[in-house]
Amino acid sequence: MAARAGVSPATVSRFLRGQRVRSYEAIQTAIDELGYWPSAAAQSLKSGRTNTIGVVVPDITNPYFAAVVKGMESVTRTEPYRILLANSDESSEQEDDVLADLVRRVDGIILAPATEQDETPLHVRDADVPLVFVDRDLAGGERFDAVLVDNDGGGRQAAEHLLALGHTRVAAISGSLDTTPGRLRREGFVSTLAKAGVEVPPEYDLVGDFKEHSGYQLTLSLLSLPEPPTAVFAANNLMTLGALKALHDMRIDIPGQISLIGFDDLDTGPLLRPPLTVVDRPMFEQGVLAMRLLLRRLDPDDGGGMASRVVLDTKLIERASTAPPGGHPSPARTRKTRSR
Amino acid sequence: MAARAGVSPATVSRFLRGQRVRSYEAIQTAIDELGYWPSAAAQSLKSGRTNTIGVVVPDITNPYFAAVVKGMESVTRTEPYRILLANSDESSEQEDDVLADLVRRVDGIILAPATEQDETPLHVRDADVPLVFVDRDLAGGERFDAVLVDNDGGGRQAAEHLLALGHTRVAAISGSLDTTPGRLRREGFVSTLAKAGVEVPPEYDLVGDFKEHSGYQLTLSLLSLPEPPTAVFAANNLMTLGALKALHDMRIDIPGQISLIGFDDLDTGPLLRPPLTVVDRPMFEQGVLAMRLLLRRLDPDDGGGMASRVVLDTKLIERASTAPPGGHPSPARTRKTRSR
DNA sequence: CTGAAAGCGCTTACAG
DNA sequence: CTGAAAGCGCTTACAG
Repeated sequence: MAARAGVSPATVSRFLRGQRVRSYEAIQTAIDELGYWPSAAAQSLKSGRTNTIGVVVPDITNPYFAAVVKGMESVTRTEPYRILLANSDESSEQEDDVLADLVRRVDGIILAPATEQDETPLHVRDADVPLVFVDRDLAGGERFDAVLVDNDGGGRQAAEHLLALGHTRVAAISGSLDTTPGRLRREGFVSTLAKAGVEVPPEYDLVGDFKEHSGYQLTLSLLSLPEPPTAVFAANNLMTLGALKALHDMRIDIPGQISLIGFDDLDTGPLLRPPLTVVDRPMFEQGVLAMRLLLRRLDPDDGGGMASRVVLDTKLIERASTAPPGGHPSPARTRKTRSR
Repeated sequence: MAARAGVSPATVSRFLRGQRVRSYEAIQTAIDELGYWPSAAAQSLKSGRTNTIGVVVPDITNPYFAAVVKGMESVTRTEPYRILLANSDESSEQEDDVLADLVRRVDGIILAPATEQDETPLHVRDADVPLVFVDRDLAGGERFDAVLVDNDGGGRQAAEHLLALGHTRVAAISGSLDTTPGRLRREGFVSTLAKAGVEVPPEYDLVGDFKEHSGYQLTLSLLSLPEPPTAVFAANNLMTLGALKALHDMRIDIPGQISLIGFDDLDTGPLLRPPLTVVDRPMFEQGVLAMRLLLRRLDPDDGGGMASRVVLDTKLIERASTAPPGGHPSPARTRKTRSR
């Protein structure tokens, strides 16, 4: 390339970074003719930066994580950074594998850990790779930046809503209790009920894995009880869909026989049979905030200050899938939908 | 690192690639103590390979593309490759920008082009970066590998379904006609109707951009006509959701007043009000096939043979959102749902 | 089996 | 303003 333009590589390099150069015409011509692009690998080797951010989420087909990733990308779009994306599929092993590889390739990592107990992510920083948690925290992760939501408060909102409707036979189908959201949503829900004198018996207190299938299965097992609950709280969007499918399949009237409340809104939430009552939270915005925190850490001027721990609020969206127990099913159309 | 173990870098390198080495104990110890990982940048510079695949889709929050990307990742998981993900947001400019950057960073690219007319992707191969199209083709892209679906056939299936139900006032809300799927779905639909003697007048033949908002707006404009259609074909999942929302908002009975048929199934498809009749197609599988094609191109043993052009079939899934025109609205529960 | 050396393609402090 | 040179951290053919 330099030869083609009749100059030294140093001069080409200077031209590319916008310095004034005598032979800029010859260089530009050579660039155009050769379709020349500087090698990212060589630049990385020299600079020690890859301009790449690793993002590891449990499942990109979960609309929540898709929105979070899109939020991240909206930030990197105007920056020189690109996103290296990986799924952990809710598995610590896959997460560890992919982190080991990413650490060599990226300037920083945003992670939604598969479990709270995994130690591996804590070692990522040993490799001098800044780490930000999104959606989920890690036991011992307080030293790291994180963007979370008030899962405990969200569980409380769900419980208060069901209590206000008069439910006393209330079930929870939780995500893995090894995860921050799985544990805290359940705790917020169960403890709020307990304070109101409503106990959740073991057979109503079921634990799954945040996947649709477990929402489906756990709901079926609730329905097979001699005395099924009158209301069900599902721990995330996919489990809620699974629960909804199970209720449909078993021809259960919602909310006539059973009320259903979910965590995380869905694009289709208002269009479902019935429209879903959910605890909603920011998605796109969480991604934006997490990426901003990380880029700040990558800024050479960053003082390396204390970890930023952002906790966002949840919000109840009442639709038609919840109603007083045994109450007459209220047709969706006549019920006032509160929506954003 | 090499110094720490008291050997040369060459020996460390040999150890890492599994060759027999005398001082393997000292090396392993040094690796463990230092948390040493070989630099990906240096390896890339040396080998000329990045072990990274660039994936550019219009919108990762579209469940179709999320599933396609997950399919791709299921292939790379067992390979040394990682995925660099970018959204074009249906914009050629953003696509061009990101491609220019990716070309320097990746070994190959899988692209769902924002328009058929863009020339830029054709130049990607000038940089010796293999390119595979997924979901959408490019004018002049025949020389490239591609994994597509039979969009024309899908449009035909939709038309035949509505014809069989007896519809004659039929509307299409299409995606951008600058894209393969936008153009071909409309053509297959309109031409099949025409052969049966059903013309789609201009006011029923509307064009949007594959986003939910355009589905919403175009459906509203159909409803404002003096004589609205009795059936609507929406060009993708997001436009179908937009159409559904518009019909709900205007209190239109589906399928009593208007039948709605979409392209692309949704996870929530069977749970919607009413359950949606759609033209379905493989999603995950498309991603798998596209990634396999690309990895084959990257195989040094690949003969560089002809372009592989894979075209997958679509399949009609009849649910409750379509019925004969003016027919009595059939309650979802009593209608037999044909599902996968 | 092992080390010295060259080279991948950049960038930048140093001389000119 | 410009070039020669060094160096980023690997890998590999070459000698030993």
